Amino acid sequence: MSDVRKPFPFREFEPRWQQRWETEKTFRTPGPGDADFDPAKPKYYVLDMFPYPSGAGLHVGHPEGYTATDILGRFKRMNGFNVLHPMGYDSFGLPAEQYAIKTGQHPAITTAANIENFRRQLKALGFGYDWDREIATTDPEYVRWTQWIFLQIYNSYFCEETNKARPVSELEAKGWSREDIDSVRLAFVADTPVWWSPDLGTVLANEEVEEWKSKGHTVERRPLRQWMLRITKYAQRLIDELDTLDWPDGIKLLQKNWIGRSEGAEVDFTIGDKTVTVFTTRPDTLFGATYMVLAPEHPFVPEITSAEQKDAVEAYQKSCASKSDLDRGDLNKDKSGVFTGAYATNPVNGEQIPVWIADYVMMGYGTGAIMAVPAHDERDFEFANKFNLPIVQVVQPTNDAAWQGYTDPGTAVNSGFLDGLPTAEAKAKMIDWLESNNKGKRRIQYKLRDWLFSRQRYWGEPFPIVWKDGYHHAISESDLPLLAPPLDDYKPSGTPDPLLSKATEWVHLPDGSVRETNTMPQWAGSCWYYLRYCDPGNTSRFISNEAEAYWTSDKPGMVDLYVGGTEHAVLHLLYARFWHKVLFDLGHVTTPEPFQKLVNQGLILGEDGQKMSKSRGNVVNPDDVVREYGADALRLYEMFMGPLEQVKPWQMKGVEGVSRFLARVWRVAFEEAQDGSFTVSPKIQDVPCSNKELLRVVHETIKKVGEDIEKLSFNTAISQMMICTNAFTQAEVVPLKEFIQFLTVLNPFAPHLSEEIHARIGGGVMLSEQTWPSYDEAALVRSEIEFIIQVNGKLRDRLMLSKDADEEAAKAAAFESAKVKEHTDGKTLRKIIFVPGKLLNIVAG
RNA sequence: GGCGGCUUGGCGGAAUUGGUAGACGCGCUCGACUCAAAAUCGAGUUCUAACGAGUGUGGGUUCGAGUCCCACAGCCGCUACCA
Repeated sequence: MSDVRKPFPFREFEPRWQQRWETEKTFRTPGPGDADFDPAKPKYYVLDMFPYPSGAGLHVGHPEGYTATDILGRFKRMNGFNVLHPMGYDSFGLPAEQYAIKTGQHPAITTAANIENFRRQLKALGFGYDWDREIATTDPEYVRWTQWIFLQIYNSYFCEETNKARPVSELEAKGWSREDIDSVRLAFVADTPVWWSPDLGTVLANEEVEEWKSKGHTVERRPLRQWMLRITKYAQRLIDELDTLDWPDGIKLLQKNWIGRSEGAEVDFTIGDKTVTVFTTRPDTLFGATYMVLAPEHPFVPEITSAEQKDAVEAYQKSCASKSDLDRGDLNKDKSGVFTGAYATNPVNGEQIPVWIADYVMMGYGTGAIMAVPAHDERDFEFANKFNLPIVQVVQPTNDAAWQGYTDPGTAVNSGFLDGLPTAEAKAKMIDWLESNNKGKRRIQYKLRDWLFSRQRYWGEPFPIVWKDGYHHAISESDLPLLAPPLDDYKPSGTPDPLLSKATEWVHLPDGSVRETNTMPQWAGSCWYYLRYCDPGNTSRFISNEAEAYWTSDKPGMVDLYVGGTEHAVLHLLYARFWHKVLFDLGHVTTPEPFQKLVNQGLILGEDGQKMSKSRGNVVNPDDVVREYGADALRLYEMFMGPLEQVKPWQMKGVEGVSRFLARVWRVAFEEAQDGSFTVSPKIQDVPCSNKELLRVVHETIKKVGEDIEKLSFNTAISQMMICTNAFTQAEVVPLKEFIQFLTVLNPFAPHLSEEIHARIGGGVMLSEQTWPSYDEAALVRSEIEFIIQVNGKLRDRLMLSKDADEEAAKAAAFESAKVKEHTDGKTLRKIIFVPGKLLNIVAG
C-alpha cells in the first residue's frame, strides 16, 4: 500500500529540504559572542518541554506541542525576531538503568541509541531547531553545571530577614559553627522515612509508590539518610509570584493547592510533664476539643502510653507501618485508632481529654498531633461517633443547620470569653489569648514538604560531595563534572545502599574521605535546561551573563512561551521555579521566574476516544504517518485537530483530509504529465491580480493566519488557508505574487511543501528566509455587505446593502422585503435595532 | 469528598463587545471524467414532508443568548482524612 503513487512527491522533497536546512544551518540562532549576532534584534524564546528519550520513540503527543512552537518560532523569525527554539533530551532515568540491570550494558549506550532515534524522528518532521544548541542532561558538560548549581544551593541558606537565599560564607564570617551552618543549608541531610523498594534498589517518591507496586515491585517504609532541598522556605514566594505569570488559571491553582498554605495556630497541650503541640486552623473551637489524636508514628507515643494499653498501641502502630499513604486514605475511609491511656490538659479550660492514636493523623503535616473537635470537624465527628467520644457544641450555625458536624463559620458558644463572636473574630481573639498566655502562637502551615532529592540509582548525577569525619564537604568546582564509574553489574544489592557504593575504588579517596553515593533525581536536569540552551557551549559558566541578559525579558519570566503537557503542572514546574529563584537570589540570573507564559497542550486520545496505550492497541506511531502522508501532513493534522489546549481524539481520516488539502495546493501550481512529472501550471501568471474577490481572500488569509498564530489558534488558521486554496483552485488565473504570499503564510505550517513549490515556480530565496507578508486594508474592504433582517429577533431575510448603509436605508430596504412584510403586516412597529454593517431587528407586536 | 475542565450535526470542530449557529475538514449523497474503478473536479448535506424546532437539562436577563446570571445533570482530568 505504501508504494502507490502519492499525489505530491513528499518522499523525495521532504528529506531534501531537511538536508538543506541542516547543511545551510538555516535555523541557527546567533547569540552574544557570535560574529553575526545583532544585539538590536528583538529576541523571542519559545520552548518545548524536552522529551525523555524512551526506547519507544516519539509518540504523536510530542509533535503536537513541538509543531505549535515551531509554527510560532518560524512566524516570529519571519517577523524579524531572533528566535531561540531549541531541543534537547531529559536523558537520565530509570528505564535505561533497568535495561542495564537486565543486560549489563552501560545505560549511556542505551541512552545514546535512543537519543539518536529521537533526533532522527524530530528531524524528519522538519522542525526549525538550532541543532547546534542541542543538549542532553547526561552530557558530562551538562552534568558539570547541574552539579555546580547543586553546589550553589548547598552553599546557601535562606535569610529570613531578606526572604532570599544567601551564601553560607556570610554565616561563617559571623562565626557560626559547622553544625549550625549545616542545619540551615538549602541542601541538607536528614533521616527521613522514605519508600524503599528492595528489588528496584531505590527509594521512591510518594507519587511513584502506587505505580511501581502495581507493576509487582515491593515497597516498604524505612528511615534513611537522605539529601533534601529546603523548598519550603520558598513556599510563600512560590505562591505570591505566580500572580506575575501568564499561566492558565487552572495550573496556578494546582500549584497553590499543592503548596497548600493554611493559616491557624499552634496550641500547646500538656500530657504529664510533656508539652504536645497541635496545629489547628480553628483555634476558635478550642473549648470544644474533647480528645486529642497523635499520629501513630509520633515520638511521644511510647512514652505516654499506659501499661494496660501498651499491647494494643504497639499492635496498631505495627499495622500502620505497612500501609502506604494511599492505603491510609482512600482504601480506608473507615476510621481506626487506639486509646493510649493518657490524658492531655486543654490549655484554655484545664479539662482532661483522652489521647488517642489514629492513622487519620499524619506525622508529615503540621505537628503530627491534633486537637479533636468532633462537633465541628467531619473527620473528628466520624471518629467520635465510632468510639463514643463526647461531642460538645462550640459554634452556632448561621443558618438552621444542625450543629453536629457543622464545619462552616458561625458564632462561638460554650466558649467562655469567645461567646457571641463570629468565627473569624473568635479565631483572632483566641490566638491573642494563646500568645499572651504563652500557650501557643499564630502559625502559617504549608502542605509543601522539603524536596527529597537523593536517589539510590546509578543513572543520575552523582552528588559532588565527599564525607570526612562525619561531615559532608563540597568537592572542588575544578573537579566537576563528577561522573559515575561504570559498574560490573547494575543489579540492586538488596540493601538500601546506593548502587554507587559498589564502586569501592571510586568511593574511597586516598585522603580517607568517602564519596557520597546517592544520585540526584531526574528532575535535576530539567530544572535549568532552558538556561543552558542560551549558551550551550560555555565551558566557564552555566550561562554567560551576556547570554542571560540578552535572552531574558523585561517580564518576570525569562522564557517567552513554554509549551508542554499538564502532567508537569506541579513537580517539574515547581522545582524549576525554585531553582531559578535560588539562582536569582544569588545573582546568577536576572529574572525571578523561568517561564513567563505557559500553555498546556491537550492530550491526544486514540481513535477509540481512549488514552493511547500499548495494551489498548490504539497507539499511533508518527513514523508511520510520515511514511504514508508526509511530515507536512502530520504537522498540519496535529494542528487542525482542534484547539491546542483541548483533549482530542486521533482520526486517520483527518490526516487524509489535510493531505488532500496539501495536494490541492500542489495542483494549483502544477499539472501532472503522462510520465508522472510535474510542470508549472499555465494558470500561474506573473500579472497583477485583477480578481478582486481572490485578492480579498488572499489578504484576509494573511491577516487571519497571522492573528491566529499569535493566539495559538492554529486550527482556524488552517481552515482559512483551505478557503484561500479553494479560491485559487477556482480562479482562472493564479497571480504569481499573491500565490507566493500564500505560500509564505503556509510555510510555518507546511515548510517542505511550500518551499518545494516556491522553488519550482522560481520564487528565489528560501521562504524560511523571507519576511511575513503584510496585508492591504484596502483589499479587505467589501463595497456591499449582506445585512441580516430580523423581526422580533428571528431571521427573516438577508439583504445586500452598501457597507455603510444607515438605519434609514436599511429600514427602507427591509420593508420592501416580502419575507419581512409577511411577519410585520398588521402589527404595530415598536422598536428598531440597527447594528451598522451587520443587522436590522424590527420589533413589532 | 475537594479542585479544575468539558458538553454545539453522523464525526473532529467554527462562531468579535451578546447580533446569520454549524466556518473548515471528515463521512455520506448526486453529477462530471472513465470501458470500469481509484484519484480528481463540481453540487448538496443540523433535524423536519411541512409549519417549525434546534448549541446537555430547567429557569432567568435582553429587541436578540452557544455566548451573561441561577439551579441541575452527565462525562473527563488531577488530588485525596492537610487538622
